[in-house]
Amino acid sequence: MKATITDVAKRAGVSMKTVSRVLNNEPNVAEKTRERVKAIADELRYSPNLAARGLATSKSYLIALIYDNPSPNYISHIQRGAIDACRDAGYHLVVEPLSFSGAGDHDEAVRQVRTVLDRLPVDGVILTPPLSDNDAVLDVLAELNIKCVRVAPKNGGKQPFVGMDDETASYQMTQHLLDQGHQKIAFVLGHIDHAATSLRHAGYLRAMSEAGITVPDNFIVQGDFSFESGAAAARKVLTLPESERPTAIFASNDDMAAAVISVAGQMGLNVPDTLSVCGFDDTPLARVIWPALTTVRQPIYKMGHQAAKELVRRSDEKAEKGQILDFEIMLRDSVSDLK
Amino acid sequence: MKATITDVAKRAGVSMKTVSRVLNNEPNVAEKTRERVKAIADELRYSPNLAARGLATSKSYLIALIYDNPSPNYISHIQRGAIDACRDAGYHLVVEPLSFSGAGDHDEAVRQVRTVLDRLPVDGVILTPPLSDNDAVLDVLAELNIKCVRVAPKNGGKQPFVGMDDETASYQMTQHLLDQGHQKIAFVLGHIDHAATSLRHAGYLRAMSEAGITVPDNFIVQGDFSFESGAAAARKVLTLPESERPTAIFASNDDMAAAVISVAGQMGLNVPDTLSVCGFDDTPLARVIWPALTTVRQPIYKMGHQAAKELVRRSDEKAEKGQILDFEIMLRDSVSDLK
DNA sequence: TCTAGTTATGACAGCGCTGTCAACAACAGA
DNA sequence: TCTGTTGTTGACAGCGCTGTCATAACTAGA
Repeated sequence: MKATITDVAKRAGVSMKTVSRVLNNEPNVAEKTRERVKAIADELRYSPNLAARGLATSKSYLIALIYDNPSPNYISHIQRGAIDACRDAGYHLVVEPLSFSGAGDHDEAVRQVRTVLDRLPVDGVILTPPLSDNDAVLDVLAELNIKCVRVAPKNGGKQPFVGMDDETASYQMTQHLLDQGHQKIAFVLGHIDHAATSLRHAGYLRAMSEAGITVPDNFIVQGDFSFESGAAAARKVLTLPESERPTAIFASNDDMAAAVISVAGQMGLNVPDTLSVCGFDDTPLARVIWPALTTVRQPIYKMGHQAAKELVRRSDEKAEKGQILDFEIMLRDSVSDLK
Repeated sequence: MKATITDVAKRAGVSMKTVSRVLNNEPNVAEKTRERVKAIADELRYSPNLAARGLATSKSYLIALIYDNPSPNYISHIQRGAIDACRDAGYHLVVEPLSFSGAGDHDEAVRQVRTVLDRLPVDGVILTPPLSDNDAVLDVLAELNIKCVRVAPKNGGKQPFVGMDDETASYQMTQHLLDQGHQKIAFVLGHIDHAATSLRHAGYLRAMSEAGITVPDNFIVQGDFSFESGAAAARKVLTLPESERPTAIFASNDDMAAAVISVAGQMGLNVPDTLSVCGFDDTPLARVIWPALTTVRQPIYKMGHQAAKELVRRSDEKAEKGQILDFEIMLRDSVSDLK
């Protein structure tokens, strides 16, 4: 049978409470006692019953990752980072995707978040985009008094967050294209609900404007982060008369960039010789398509890790208000040097 | 403050126990009482405290998904299916990847599984390949008396499982290639630790042998499911003298198939005109590369769903011993008709 | 009407742990 | 020696729920 705290206490000849103190690293236990108890706990392979502990402390040692973002790659990296951080602190991660509610349906999102949290009293919540900018959900969390960390939110707010500087990343990537001699650079926008969309757009515009280039309207095409939307955008831009056609297309994420490459292939345009393409995210896809995609590596794992770390932080450690993590420009084969 | 069972009981003028009976759908409650209690519970937005309930019943209402398979796509579909099944039954899913232990390191796997389950007394465990064939881990689970469902295991065993018929799928895909007039079909093997690897291999061989074709040794190349291994395999096969070169390559998964297409592209071989390629899994990748990949769609979501469903099954519902789910051959653009 | 059998309900203990608070030991300084 | 202070320990209640078992309220049949 599984050992309880009583077993350890008896064996060590102390009270349950003393054992409890040792296990929770509380002060005021004689060093000798502490060691003896520890040794016996190990020997008995004792580990506390989370339910009992939870009942007594009204903590659950559970963190929830709540999302409605369908990108498995993004989620799985966040998740992995979060789990690793949880594990270090004796926490566990429960994963709670919201069932599809037409994007932007705030009421439905709130209802679902409520249901989940009513049932499972987690100690903290990680919110990924676009949920991290859903004020209604944030209000519910505040009301239920549940700590939360937002991943890549649009704006600060009171809660802690982790993110990266999308604007600068996009700026630098555009700059790279300019450095290679490209001037006619089209841009495929992401999903309007995502904070990153406008930031990436802004970075691109800033680089172009600093280079003194006026971007024609038809060089900026709406997408929604999906492969299909990228393909549609590519068709729109690549069917322009040859003289007006861009020499490079910067897509707001890798899926759309892959679509651009695919469409270019179908149209007989060689990438990167005739058309350069770059993306954003550095999904596994980026290395797997041909030519391999020049893109921005987001610190997704690290965002998940830091988010969870903040949530499981013991109160004596210092809080992080907001963290901007580093990105990296991954130079691969999909961009040619025009010079 | 959050309502407790006592609040509901007082309000309804009954004992806690009666409320408890209603909430757990136990018999022997007058219909009138049952309805009144239900109404009041709703009104108070009451939901039971999982920790307390867990302490009293020694159940946790938690299911763990344990894996050491690094394929995010596979896991995310399993996960999604499992979560949906859990939610229907008031359960939650906690995700527990094993930290990298050189493949096949059974001791380390056992140690980690033990640690996880000592801390978190889950009610059931879902095991994905290759963990689903790790006898040492299965023994631990049996010893701890934790129910488990294995996903796509190699062989039956005593535990319930969900899976698909990899051999037949591979057979049918090979058959398709043969139907298109291909004779020189090479095959890229998967990771040796995975049960699917030998099954897919077997299906391929069966189709070839039934077609009366002798497969030359150098047409069967070892891979490990990774893109890189697929690329290496492709290089090996495609650098054969032209007369000995295959007209089609069947890779054991999509990543390796994508690698084959990529290498072919680099070598100036047109897919599908000069070389046909097909994969296995139908990852998102398959639709996103160009040409779109002909592949086998695995019922991954459904496997996760059924696995969890079996674990959260109330004891009065009938048990499923083992389930073989349907696959689907996805015909796309990477295979050409030679006739 | 009474009895036996059945259904409905509640009192209470206890799941394994931690918070509170009181008790006790050790030791310093007066 | 006594008092005060600090450090160490344990007794006990109680977190919110369910299992057990006793009891109360019915029902049907004689």
